Amino acid sequence: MSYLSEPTVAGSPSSARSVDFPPRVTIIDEGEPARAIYQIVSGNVMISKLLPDGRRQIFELLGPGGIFGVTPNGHHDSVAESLTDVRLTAFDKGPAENSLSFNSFMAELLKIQICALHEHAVLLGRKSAVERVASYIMELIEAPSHQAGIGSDSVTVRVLMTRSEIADYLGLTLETVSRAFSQLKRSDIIAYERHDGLMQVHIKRLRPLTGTY
Amino acid sequence: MSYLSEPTVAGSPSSARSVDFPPRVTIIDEGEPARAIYQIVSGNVMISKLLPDGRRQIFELLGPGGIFGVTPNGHHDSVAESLTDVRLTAFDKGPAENSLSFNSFMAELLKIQICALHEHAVLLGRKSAVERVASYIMELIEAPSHQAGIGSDSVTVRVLMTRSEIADYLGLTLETVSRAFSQLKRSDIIAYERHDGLMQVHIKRLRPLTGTY
DNA sequence: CGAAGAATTGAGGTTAATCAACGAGGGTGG
DNA sequence: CCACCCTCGTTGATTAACCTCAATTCTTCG
Repeated sequence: MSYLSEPTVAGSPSSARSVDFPPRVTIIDEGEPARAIYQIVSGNVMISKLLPDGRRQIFELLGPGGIFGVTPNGHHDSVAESLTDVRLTAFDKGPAENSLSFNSFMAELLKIQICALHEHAVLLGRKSAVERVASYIMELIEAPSHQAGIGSDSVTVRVLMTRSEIADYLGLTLETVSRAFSQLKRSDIIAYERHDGLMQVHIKRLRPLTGTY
Repeated sequence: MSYLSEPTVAGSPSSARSVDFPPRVTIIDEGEPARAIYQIVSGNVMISKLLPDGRRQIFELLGPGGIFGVTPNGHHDSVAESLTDVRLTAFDKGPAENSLSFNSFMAELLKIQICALHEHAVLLGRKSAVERVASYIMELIEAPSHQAGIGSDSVTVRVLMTRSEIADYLGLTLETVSRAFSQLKRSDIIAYERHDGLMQVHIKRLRPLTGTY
C-alpha cells in the first residue's frame, strides 16, 4: 500500500522523494528533530530504543509498505536502522501533516502497526523463550514478502538478523535465543547448515509452539 | 482532544453518540465484529489480549482522550474493559472511516498510542521487576488526569488496579508486584496504609529506579 | 459475625541470565 | 596464499531473578 501509487487519493504532496540506504546503517536516531515521514518501498528496517545503560529493545520489524519516523511531538522517539538495502519514500513533515488525505492514508498503516505492537507485547510479557523464538520464525514466514509456499508443510526462510538482534527483539539474551534455535533444530522442527540465514521450517510442528494457537 | 469539540475540523459525522459503562465490565470482546470506534470522555479503560491457555497481557491503560476499537480488519483484536465509571463517545465505523477529517484526527491519537506502546515494549522486554513497578507508578503520576503537584517532591496517586491487573500489565506475577511494592515501601519511596489505592510517592527517589533515566 | 476477595510474606523450584570457553566463517594485511 | 583477527554462533557451568505453591492477614460487604 503506497500513498503515491494510490490513484483514488486526491492531493498528493509535492514534497515526496526517494532515498536509498545500504544495509545496517542508522536512518533515524533517537532525539533527532523529525523532518520527514518514511515509507518503505523495498527492504527491511528495525525500530528500537536504547536505555541509558545500553539495554536495547527492538519492537518493530518493517517491510515494504511500513512507515516510520512518525511522532506525536517534533522529535523522534526511537532509532531506525536498515537491515538490508533499503529504498524509502520520504514525505516532508510540514506538507504531509497538513494534508487530510495523507493523514488518512497514514491512519490505515498505523492501525496495522498497532495491531503488531499488541501482539508483540503479549510475546514480551507472557511467552517463554521457545515460544518467543517460535513466534519470531512464524512472523518471518507470514511476512507479506514471503508469500511463497503457504499451505505446504515445509518452507524456506532467510533469517536476516543476528542472534543478538533477535534477542533484543524478543527480550532475551543471545545465548537463550541460540539455545532455543538449537532445541528446535534437534527436534527436527527447523533445519539449517551454514550461517547464511537459510532455514527450513516445518510449519505444522512449529505453529503449536508459539503459544498463540 | 475530542473530535466533536474540535471546531476547526469540517464535516463532523452525524453518527456519534454517548455511551456509559460501570466499572469493571467488558466493553469490547476479542473477535467481535467492529461496529464502532470509541473515544474516552471520562474514566479509564484497559486493553488486553488473552492467550488460549489463559495467560493475559494488558498493554494499554487509556484515560480521557484515548481511543480504542480501532482495527485494520473488520474484527477487534483485543479486549477493552472499564476500570472506573466510563463515558465514551462512539463513532459508527462506516461513516467514520469514510471521513478524511475523522481519519486525520484519529492519526494524531494513534501516534501518541504508538509512542506509549514503544515505551511499554522496552519495559516488558528489558526492565527488572522493580523497574517495571517504578515505571508504572511514574506513569500514573504523569497521566494527564493527574496534573496536581508536578514539581513537588511528594505526590498522592490513586492506584485503581489490583495487584493481579498490574501484574498482567507489567508481565509479572501478582506476588512479584506485591513484593516490589513492599520493597519500595520499606525504602520510604512510597507510602500507603489501607488497601484503598491511595499512595504517597516520593518522585525524586522513585524516578531513578525506572531504568529510563 | 462470617465469608470472600485482595494483599502480603515465606519457602522452594524453574527459567533464563551471566560468565566463560571454543569453533566456524570472512576479511585484512603481510 | 596464508596467518591473523574479529565477529558470530554454539555450548557448558553456575547464578540470580522471578515463578509457584502455600499460609496468613487485612478489608469489605452481606
